[in-house]
Amino acid sequence: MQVRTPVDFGLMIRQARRARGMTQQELARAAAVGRQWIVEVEAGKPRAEVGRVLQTLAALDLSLTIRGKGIPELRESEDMAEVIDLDAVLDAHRRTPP
Amino acid sequence: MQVRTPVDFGLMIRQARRARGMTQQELARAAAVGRQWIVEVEAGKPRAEVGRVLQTLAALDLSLTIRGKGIPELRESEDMAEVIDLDAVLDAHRRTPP
DNA sequence: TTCACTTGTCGCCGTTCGCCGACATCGCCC
DNA sequence: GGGCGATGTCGGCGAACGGCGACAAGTGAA
Repeated sequence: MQVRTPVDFGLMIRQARRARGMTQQELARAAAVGRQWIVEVEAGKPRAEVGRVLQTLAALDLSLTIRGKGIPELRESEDMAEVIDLDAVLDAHRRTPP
Repeated sequence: MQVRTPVDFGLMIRQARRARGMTQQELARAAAVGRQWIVEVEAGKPRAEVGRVLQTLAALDLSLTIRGKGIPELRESEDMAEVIDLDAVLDAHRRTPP
């Protein structure tokens, strides 16, 4: 999804956190920030620090992509690692008859 | 390109700014921030405010996308507006025989 | 109901922000 | 050489940050 304002960050963080069944406290520990900070960021705080926001996105396993004229599509080795969807693999395994 | 740390933001902002032939001062005015702030952000300042970073990306016409489990691919009306590449249109026009 | 949990909101406090003016380096052109 | 613009760094300033503890409101299960 497109991120244009801090509110978008808040919505996505909250949505991803809930999709993972995490509480604000758990996410705060995982991202090494305070719980109140999570509260404010999910509300769209515009003056939150970028570093902590990126930490939080990483803790939620969310990826951020920047695009536009003058920006290369890929950084070297960015497409190297094969992405493995563990959930899908395990799900397929469970459906395998013994 | 993937953005994982504030340094990535700095690199992309600098790259896009130079690709547009803008000076730090011009970008600062366009993004409504101070010139020193541009200097620090391009150097990868981790505690810069997200709001200003987004303003700067907008001033450079860069788009930010967030992806991951639990995040919808599109927001309603996000794919409504047709994107027109003026450069490409004008380039094609110039190549048109009279 | 009572209890546990989650979320949001206070105040306090040391640290850091971002803007400003000024200055020092650069590289480049005349 | 001298001038000029772009970039980076310094100190000073008011304002806001983010962590902490504490509390209230809301929810759901026992």
